[in-house]
Amino acid sequence: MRRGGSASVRSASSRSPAARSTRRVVTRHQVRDALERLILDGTHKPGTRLVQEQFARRFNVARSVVREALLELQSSGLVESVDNRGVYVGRLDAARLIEAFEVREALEALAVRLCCERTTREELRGLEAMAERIRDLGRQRRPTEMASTDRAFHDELLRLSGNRMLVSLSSSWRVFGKVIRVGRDPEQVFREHMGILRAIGANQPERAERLARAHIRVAREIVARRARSGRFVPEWVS
Amino acid sequence: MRRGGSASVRSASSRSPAARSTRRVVTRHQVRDALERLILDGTHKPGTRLVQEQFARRFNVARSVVREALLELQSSGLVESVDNRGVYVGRLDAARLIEAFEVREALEALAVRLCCERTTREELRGLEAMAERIRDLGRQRRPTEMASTDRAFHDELLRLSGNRMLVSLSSSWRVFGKVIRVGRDPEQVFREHMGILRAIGANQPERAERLARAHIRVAREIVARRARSGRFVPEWVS
DNA sequence: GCCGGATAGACTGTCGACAGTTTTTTCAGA
DNA sequence: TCTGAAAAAACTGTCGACAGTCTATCCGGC
Repeated sequence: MRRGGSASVRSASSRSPAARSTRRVVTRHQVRDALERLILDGTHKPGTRLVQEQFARRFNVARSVVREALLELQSSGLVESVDNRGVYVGRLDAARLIEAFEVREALEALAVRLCCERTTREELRGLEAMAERIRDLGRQRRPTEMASTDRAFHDELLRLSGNRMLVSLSSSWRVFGKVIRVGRDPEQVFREHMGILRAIGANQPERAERLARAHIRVAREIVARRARSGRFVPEWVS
Repeated sequence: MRRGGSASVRSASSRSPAARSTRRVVTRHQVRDALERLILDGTHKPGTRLVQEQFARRFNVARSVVREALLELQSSGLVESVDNRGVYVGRLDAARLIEAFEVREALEALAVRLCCERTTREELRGLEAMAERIRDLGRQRRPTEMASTDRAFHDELLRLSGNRMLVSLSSSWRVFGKVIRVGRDPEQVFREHMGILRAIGANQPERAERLARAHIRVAREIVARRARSGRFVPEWVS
């Protein structure tokens, strides 16, 4: 066993002999998730270099494991790699943010349209419960939980669309989750969410699409306005 | 130097000393491209296992290089990985194809809308030339070249939209390029392409979007009809 | 001082080997 | 002949080492 570290990914009792049916934990995935957290929570700012050996020591794993974890992260756009020079936390300027919103608008519009054909009453009730929870968290001034629940709500819409590619593509704009704390009025967000759900429930795809687009566009406009007036948190802009 | 093989990725003179400014060729990328070709040209059918050591020997590289190349391919959905069991050529059933077309329709619609604002006369002329080339290749019964030029045409539309995320996402449905030989009438395809370009040139985003959607949907319908009647080439269906 | 080439350090790319897991084969017993 | 446990084979995951590349530093000439 190698010397332990407090930040080590592998715990001392990483594998109990009793748990035979459980598959071996693939270290690469743990490292990937740990790196993702470190980037999304702002520990490593966009544009900064991620030195492989540094993380290998920190997580107590071989450098090749870090390499492979970084390759996995590359697909979601969270990091960018330059041959022979290194891997960098994905830069994100205002333009890139807008582009992500444009794509997101198009794909969520598709999602809610598809939802109209397939979503059941139970599923709709579940979505309504989530929408209420988002509103309540907003009322209670718990923005972090509100944001993560909002993300879960939109993910669920994608999932219920039945189109698996939509789900897999959502990671492309997930990257920006931490950057934009749009800070909208919870009551208004709730109304918009419920409007979309009602349109789905009434099987009105055109209306659902229009409302979903409007919902995403509000966030985009807020971000765009901030970008124009230079009110970004500096370290988040490349 | 290791023993050579006819299929080796690294040639004997892989690095001329004169070309100093040229960066070292990253073997991983060459292996990735070679694997991609092998999958897209049908050598390795969907669902089959890709054994790392096999390709390591074949390409005359270390297994870790193959591992990393496969990780790169995973992001485009070309291969799927199961922990501790191996990497498989991505399965694609009819449903997955339809889903890809749905996403593609939404994103190309976005692309042509964005193109209306930014595309210059020269760029439009370039696109028209490509459309003519596609038609000519179709007339000359050169389906492979026609298909690849058609792909280039649609890629160019994405690129000219100015939205970089669209370009990076296009690899998601590129996967299916080889499967679907839709075989449409070249003259009709040409008319549809030109219709889209004219709408862009006239700065009519709504019309451009409608035509682009219709264009994609025709291909989707053909594929869907084939799927319903079971007229897929068997090895391409999982 | 400062400009450009040599040199040293840091880091990435590649490699072969070992460890652990899954799959196949073997073989004793019914 | 069939079943199922045990052994063997095949393969993936992880590791440490070496080789090549990039970057920063040093130093001599101007």
